[in-house]
Parts: sequence; structure tokens; C-alpha cells
Amino acid sequence: MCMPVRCAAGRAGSRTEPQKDCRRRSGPLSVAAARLAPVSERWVLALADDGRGALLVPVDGAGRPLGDAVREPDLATAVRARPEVYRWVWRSTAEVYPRLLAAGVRVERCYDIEDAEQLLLAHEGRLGEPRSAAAALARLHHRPVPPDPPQRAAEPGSQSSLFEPGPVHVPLEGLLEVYADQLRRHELALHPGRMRLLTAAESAGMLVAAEMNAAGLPWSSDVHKQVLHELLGERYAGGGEPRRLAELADEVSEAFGRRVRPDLPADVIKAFARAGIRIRSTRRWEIESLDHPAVKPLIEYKKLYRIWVAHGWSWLQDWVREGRFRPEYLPGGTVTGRWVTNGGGALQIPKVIRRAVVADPGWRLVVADADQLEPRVLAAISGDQGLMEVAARADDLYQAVSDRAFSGDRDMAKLAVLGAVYGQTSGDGLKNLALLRRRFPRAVAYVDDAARAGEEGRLVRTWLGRTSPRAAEAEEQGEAGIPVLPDEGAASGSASMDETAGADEWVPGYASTNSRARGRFTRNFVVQGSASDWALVLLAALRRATAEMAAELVFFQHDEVIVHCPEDEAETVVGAIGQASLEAARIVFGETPVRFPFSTAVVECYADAK
DNA sequence: AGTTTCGGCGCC
DNA sequence: AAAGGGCGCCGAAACT
Repeated sequence: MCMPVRCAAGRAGSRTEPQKDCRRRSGPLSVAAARLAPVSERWVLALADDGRGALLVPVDGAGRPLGDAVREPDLATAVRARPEVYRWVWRSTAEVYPRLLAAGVRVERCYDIEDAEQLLLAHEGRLGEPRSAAAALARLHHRPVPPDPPQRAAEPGSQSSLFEPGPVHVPLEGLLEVYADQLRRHELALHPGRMRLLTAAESAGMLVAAEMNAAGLPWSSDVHKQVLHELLGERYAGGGEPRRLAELADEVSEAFGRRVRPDLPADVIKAFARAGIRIRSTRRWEIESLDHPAVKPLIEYKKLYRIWVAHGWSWLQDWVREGRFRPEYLPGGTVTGRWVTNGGGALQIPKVIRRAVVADPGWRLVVADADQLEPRVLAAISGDQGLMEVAARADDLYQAVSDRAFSGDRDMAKLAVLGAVYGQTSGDGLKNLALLRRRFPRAVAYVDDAARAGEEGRLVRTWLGRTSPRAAEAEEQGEAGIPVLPDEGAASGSASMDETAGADEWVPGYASTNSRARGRFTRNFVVQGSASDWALVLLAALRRATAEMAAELVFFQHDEVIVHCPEDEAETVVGAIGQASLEAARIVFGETPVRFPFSTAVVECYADAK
């Protein structure tokens, strides 16, 4: 993985450029180290064109080969024979690592060339360009660039749809060229050290994802069925609605005095209209305050319908095998760096369904949830003194904010903070935002600047350098003359925020609807994305801490992680999470007073964690 | 008939 | 009280 603790600790005070690997610095030291260690720590590995064998070669810190390529009969043999290797460089973790795991081989660190290509392209403002290694190689040689192969659709039950070698094979020599070029491009980034950390952390995330895909989330089909039966009643033959839904549909129809299908919005809107109630949609917040007897069963129907279609019996049939739910995690699947899953909806498991997540006998689930992660991240990236002081404490951040700015009204403080992060544009949020701005000027200025950058068509970056995509509509409409890259030093998401920026209130008056939406996106991007940066490093640190334990990482959801472990390891895991949090904060933000506390629970069932 | 978009809601 | 970021999923509606 990517976090040398000693190095980070040795660089106390270097807040803006955390180094991921001190041992790689050029100069006499590294030369001496190389002499002492005749075997390179970093190897580039490619599948042979027969698809089974492996070709590999050690490289130096600039990606130059340190000898001739070696051929091995298969991946597992190649890796198992070289335990001293510090980092494996390969085209795609999804291509290589599941095979290694299947052979019982784990690696400590890797560098995923195609993942790095995507991050580098985005940083360079070229996100739309193909990201495959083949494409990167073609660009280097000024040859026609092949488009990326289309993403495979989710295949329920299939464990391997993402892990077959794609049609984009690149031989070892090609990988070496692309890798060396990528190392060079890191140095051109706004903050090279952070960019190196970003690609290393994402590669670590790829390893975690592959391991979690292999492990699966412990899932009790019996409990799941029991929950479904309690909520939905019996299933009827023929696959129609279960009993409870049918009853609720009848209640709704009865309340309207005519047959109404509650799952058809047009039907519901028409029925309300006949009852003299005009609604624009059938969203819950719009109908729940209506005075009509259909409202209660309708809302109940929607809630249960959702469970039925998204996590019902057919979901169970499709996604749970041998007591494990195996979603396919895709690290960095969103523009902000959050993960997505390909099929199975693993990141949207309804709370009531979590009762089905049950540890193996004698094992426990350690459920760890970062407390108020996004406002804490905002404190760290903005450097706002007041917010950092608040976030330096491990207790309730919103209460502390409210004590400073909202006369102790916690709900108001929470709304204001979330409004600042999400870009609330009306209602009480604006008034609260003004109060927030007065007490925490730099924090609010940070997100306001990001919003302004978005409205003006500029890109923004997270703390580690993950970069927003261009506004598609801005491209299409050809809003001429708008720079697509921020001026040096003026980038939102950089540390070089104008010291006086917090003084002025920013009013989004002139912006068009589109550009305001764009501003809300970039405002949120710098916070949500930086939180993703941090969470990724946390995950990598936790992976390393648990590497020698029986514990397995089984779930990751933005700011929450579940470790499945033997009962007697649980307290050790809880401690490891706390340590990983400290480590992640230090590695990502350098010396910062901001703390990132976790709520942890040791449970047998996920639903008992909260 | 097959594919794409929409509406609504689950999670963070 | 009002409606703001990121996603995935499903069925229905709207298309080709």
C-alpha cells in the first residue's frame, strides 16, 4: 500500500506536501540504498499474450527497467517467488489480482496503470480521453487512440464479469513506456506529492475492492426471508405483489373511491386531482402533508414497494450465494472518488434489510462509521481556524458549531453546515449560512470559491488532486472564452486560498440556472471528493493493519467500514481503526489538529450497530 | 421488440 | 419548512 508512517512522521510540519515514499527521493541516499538492495523493490508485470504466463521486470524509481524481462508460467508463481517486491505495477488490478487471490496470493501494494491514467487525465483537464493503457501508449506514439471498451453491465450472481482480461492487452514494453510517462506526469501536477499519494491510494483501494469482492459480505438468507415476510407478507404464486402490498393498494383505491395503482405516478396524480388536490409529483415530501385518507397507505406502499423491488426475494436469489453477498465494488466509480457497486445495490442496503448481515458463528462484525466526516474534511482543507478548533475535538461537531454560531441550536447548525457543503440556495439555509460565514469565514469561502469556479466553467480539485470533469453542457453550448483550467495558485481545492477571501459574501446573482447547478456540483465536489481521498487512505491503512490478522474487510460505504473477524480479535480491530484514522489524517493532511473520530460497534448483526 | 429516459426512493 | 451534492436500482413510459 501507500503509507510509510515513518516518512510522514518525519515530515512534521509539511502540511502541503505529504510524501508517500521517502525512500524514492533522488540523490545519493537512493543510490546507496540501491547498492545495498540488489533486488529492486518495484516490478512491472504484464500478462503474456497467451493469457496465462507472466512477463515481468524490475524497474528503478523513474520506471526504467533494471535488467531483462523474466518469464514465469503464471501470475501466482511470479508473485509468490518475489516476496521482497514493494510494489507491483500492472495494467489493471481487476485483471490481475482476482487471479492471484484465487491462488491464495496477496500483495502489499500495487500501481494500477489504467486507474492512474484516469486520474492523471482528469488532473490535466483531459478527462474525456480514453484511459486504457493501450490508449495511453497510442498517445505517446502519436498513433490513433483506441476508444475504451464499453463497461460491462452487471450480471447478477457472476463473480467475474469485471475481472476478465479486456481486449486491450498491452505488452510489457508498452506498459513500461506508459508507466515511465505517468511518473513524469505526476511531477507536473499542481501538488506532485499529493498526486502520487492519490494514485497510490486508489491503487490500494483496487486491492481492497478485489479482496472484498472475494470475501463477500456475510449474509443470512434465512433472516432476510424472515424480514421480507414480516414486512411484505406472503408471496402469491405468479410473482405478483406480496400480500401486504396488495392490501395497501386496496386501501389506497378505497380512499380514492376508484381503482388506483400506487406504483404509477400518473395514476396517483390523476386520482388526487379528482379529489381536488393538485400535486406536481408523488414524491413523499410533497404528499405527506396532504389531508387525504390515501396518503398514509400510499406512503407505506412506496416504502415497502421499494424494499420489494430492490432488495426482495429476487434480489436474494440473484446476489447471495453460500452465505455471502458479493457486490462488485468499483473504486473511484464516481467523479468525486466515491465507490460504486456494479449490481446488487450494495451501497443502498435499506436499514431494515441490514438485519440479514450476520457474522459467522464465533465471529463479529466491527462496524465503524466516521463521525461528521465532511465538515471535518472541510475544516482540514480550508484551514479555517475556528472550524479546525471545533473539529479538533472528538465529540459532537454540530453541537460545537452551534455553540459558537447558533446559540446552541444544533439542528440549525447542522443544516447550515450541510447547506454550505451542498449549496442550498433558499429557505432558512441561506440565513444560517450567513451566520456560519461570520464565525467560520475561511471554511465558507472555500466552498464559495469552488462554487464560483464551477459557475465560471473552471475545474476544481480535491485535496489530493482528483479533478472535476468539465461541464458537458458548457462544452456543448460552447461558452466561448471560459478557461477550462484554473490559473496557477487560484485553484479551488488548492491550499493557496486567498487569506482575505472570507470577508466578502458571495452572491450567485448573475449565474444562469445551468451554471448555478454547476456551482453546486463543484462546491460539493471539493468536500465530498476530499472526504473520498481521506477515506481511501484510511481504508488502505486499515487493510495494512489487519493484513496479518484473520480479520477481513467486508464492506465499505463512503465513510463506513465493516470488518469481519473472530470474536477475540474484535477489540484489536477497533484499536486498529482508531490508529488508521490518525494515520490517514497525518498522511493526507500532514500536521492538522483536525480529528476524525469513528463510532465503532462490535456486533453480530449489522442492524445492531446503530 | 429492444433500448433509453423518467420517476421515485434507498444509501451516504 | 423547503427541496441542495454524489450514486444505483427498478418498473413504467417514451423512444426507435
